Amino acid sequence: MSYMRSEDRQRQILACAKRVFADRGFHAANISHICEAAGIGRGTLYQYFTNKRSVLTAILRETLDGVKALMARQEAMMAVTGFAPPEKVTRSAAIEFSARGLREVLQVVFADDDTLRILLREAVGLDVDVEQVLGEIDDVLIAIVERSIVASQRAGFIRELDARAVATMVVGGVEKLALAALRSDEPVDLERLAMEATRLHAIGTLSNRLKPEPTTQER
Amino acid sequence: MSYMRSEDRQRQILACAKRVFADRGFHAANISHICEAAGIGRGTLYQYFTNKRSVLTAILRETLDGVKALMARQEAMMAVTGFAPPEKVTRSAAIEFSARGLREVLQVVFADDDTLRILLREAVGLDVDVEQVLGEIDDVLIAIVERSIVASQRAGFIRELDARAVATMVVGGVEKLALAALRSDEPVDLERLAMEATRLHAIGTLSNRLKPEPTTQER
Amino acid sequence: MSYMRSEDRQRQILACAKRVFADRGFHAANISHICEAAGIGRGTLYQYFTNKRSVLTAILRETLDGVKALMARQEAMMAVTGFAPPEKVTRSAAIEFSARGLREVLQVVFADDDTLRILLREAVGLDVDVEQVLGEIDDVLIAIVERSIVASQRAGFIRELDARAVATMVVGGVEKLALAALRSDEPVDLERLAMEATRLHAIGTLSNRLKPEPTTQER
Amino acid sequence: MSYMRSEDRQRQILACAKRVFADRGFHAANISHICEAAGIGRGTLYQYFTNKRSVLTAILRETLDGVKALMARQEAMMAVTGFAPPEKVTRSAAIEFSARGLREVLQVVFADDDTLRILLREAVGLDVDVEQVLGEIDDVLIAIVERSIVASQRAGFIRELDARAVATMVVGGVEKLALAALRSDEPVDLERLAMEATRLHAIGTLSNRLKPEPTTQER
DNA sequence: AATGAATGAGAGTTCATTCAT
DNA sequence: CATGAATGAACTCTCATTCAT
Repeated sequence: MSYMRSEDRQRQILACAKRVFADRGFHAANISHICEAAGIGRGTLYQYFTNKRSVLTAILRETLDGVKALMARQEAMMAVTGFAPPEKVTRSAAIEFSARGLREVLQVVFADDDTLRILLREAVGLDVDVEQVLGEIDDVLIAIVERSIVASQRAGFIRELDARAVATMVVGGVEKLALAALRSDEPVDLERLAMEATRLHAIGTLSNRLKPEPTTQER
Repeated sequence: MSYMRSEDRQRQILACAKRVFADRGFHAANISHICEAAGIGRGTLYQYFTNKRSVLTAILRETLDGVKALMARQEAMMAVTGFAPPEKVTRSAAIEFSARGLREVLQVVFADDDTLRILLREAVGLDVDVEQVLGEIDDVLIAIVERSIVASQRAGFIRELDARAVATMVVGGVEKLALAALRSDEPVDLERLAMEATRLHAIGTLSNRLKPEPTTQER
Repeated sequence: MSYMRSEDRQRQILACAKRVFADRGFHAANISHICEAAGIGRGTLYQYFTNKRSVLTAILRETLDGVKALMARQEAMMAVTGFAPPEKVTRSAAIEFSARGLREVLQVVFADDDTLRILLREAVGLDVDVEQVLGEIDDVLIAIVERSIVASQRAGFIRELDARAVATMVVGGVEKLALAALRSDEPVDLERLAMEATRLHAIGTLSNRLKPEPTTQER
Repeated sequence: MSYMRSEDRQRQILACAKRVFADRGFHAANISHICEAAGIGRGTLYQYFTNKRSVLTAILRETLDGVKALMARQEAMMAVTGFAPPEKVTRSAAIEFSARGLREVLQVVFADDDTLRILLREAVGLDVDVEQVLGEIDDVLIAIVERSIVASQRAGFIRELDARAVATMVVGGVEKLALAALRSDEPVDLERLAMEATRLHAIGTLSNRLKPEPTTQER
């Protein structure tokens, strides 16, 4: 039996639980597994969390807090920074800029493989409560991308489009790539992921050799 | 007690199970729930399925069979159809063509809201076996999109890119949009989904007003 | 594993549970104890009862049903039987008549020592639900005695008094005697109990030698 | 953290525990509940009591001490007081005298609604140890009433009867009335309770109009 | 003396699965 | 083939009690 400051113990349990959930999955993971990993008695966990589920939601809420904080940070940044007029900016510069923003987001949500696995796999389809936190995270993620799109739109970098839908697709696409990486057990390279996704969504897939539209070039 | 031809009974159970799984989620759904819905005794189910899980995998495998069949069908089609040279094809025509292909895929995977919910929510993070079927479905889906991209590439419609990665993102983006629709309880409009996604991925988000690259326009 | 008709099994479990609860007390008694006594698996019990507590309330409700039935039976009897005028009836005859009525009641509530012990000891102070059934039993018991008192009053056998309060005291007195017998492990002799109680409550304790009241003899 | 003289602390804990036990019942009441009510840490309680149960028995023992003291007091009184010859005493005077005695008893046992509730509800059917204290209290209570009956008998006020049994019934009847009052949430009026019970047990229920016994009037 | 973090035995309960009918 | 009674492993969670601080 070792004593620990209440806050530290809570953090420690969360850290262990995260690893256990990621390794075994939420259902296969026992309270015992978590407690063994944390080196505490089974009862001790219940002094810090009311539920097995509440352990998971606490983990998720950490991520939620992270993305919320990022959003606030970016908001503060945007207030000061202006955009250069689009005529002065090359496409690749614009893409790089966007990719950097996306990478920042990914670094928060997919801080580590465990978080990633929990967010995209173990916490899915569990429960209304969990689903709600997951939904909130998604909302914030999409909102971040969306706001970045809207800002670029205002600056003239980006054509007119349904920013929300595009943001959703961007997030979904990135998640799927991450999941694929996860499945093949190769480490997830967030840098490359962000760049890849941004480039696709920025310039699209069509070749320039296609016959241009007779009327307008933009949507 | 009503007798039924073995195959019909199996199909009937699957149909009921699908609804039950979609409504309550895999874990919250009991064998009893399914059997009640199917109007059979609890023991009867075990004459058609070895497991609770095997009921789910049977449902998933139906979808897997569907997409595999689609893939074969498209393969057959492609063998005969040729592509017109890109100089003769407008961008919007190309997009429409792609969207039609994507829609066909979606009509199979997201045949109904129940299937969609099970694929994207209830079957996620359950189990190695289930995960494997899910993975296979994903693989086929991505392969279909990928092959379509590669074909277009060969025909010169599409610029050079990592077809596999792009296909993955396309699938992920569409799924995320579908999930969003699911969450907001509005019916999923596959037609619009396919079009929306295809356009984004085809022409990208950047505005034409951006300063063109000094050297090459394509990557 | 032995199969049994649903109803029989329920009855059997109840019988075993009654013995177990009486022997060990509600809290000390495990579900396992009951199931072992009944020779069934722990899960089987839960096909017949939703709760450990519901097993107890089922036992209590049996008694409640018993006393309710008795009450109905007596009501039917009373409708036909008339009372002789009090001048023709000796005190001891009246007492014997009353005692017979009380004994009938006791034979239902205290059918056996187990029931008695559960009613007066193990089910006390458990829970709002249990307390409610216990309260209902008490109400019926008291109502039976009260109605008998009121009837005798109308016939002129019994002086004017607060019938409800007296009935309550009669029931309480009898219960205490039964409890005392229970505690000393001697078998409870309901016949004697009823007679003893009735005589006390009928003629009171005071000696005839007491100086009579100057005014009225009756209250 | 506040320091307190050992004895005071113990008394304070007991007072709080009594309220908590009465409010929530012995099982529903946690050590935490008691400690919160007493404004102490959970560990502190264990420096004054060895057990959760021992807290309860301490409460009960307070009552036991009370009734024992009363018994001793009455014993002392009786040694000096004599009884007037019955021919000089009216029935109502005798009743009033008895009622006064009973009231004194009740004032000790049912000092407050909490004690009453604990004695008659929460402490019942708990445990051999608790049951024993409860039994002792009962014994003393009954003994007090019994002795009063025997004394009155000797003085000729009371007819020949099984004093012990009658005393038991008196106590039981009074308790039942008190319980009924408790259940209906009306305050327990000990004065009225004692009078009501004494009158019933003194003069009985039978009407004078009943035909007198042919032989002896007394049993 | 006072605390509250730590404990772990043990409880009730669920439910996929089996099997006698 | 169909049934549903029977099962028991395995789970989460409670809470009186201990003990390092």
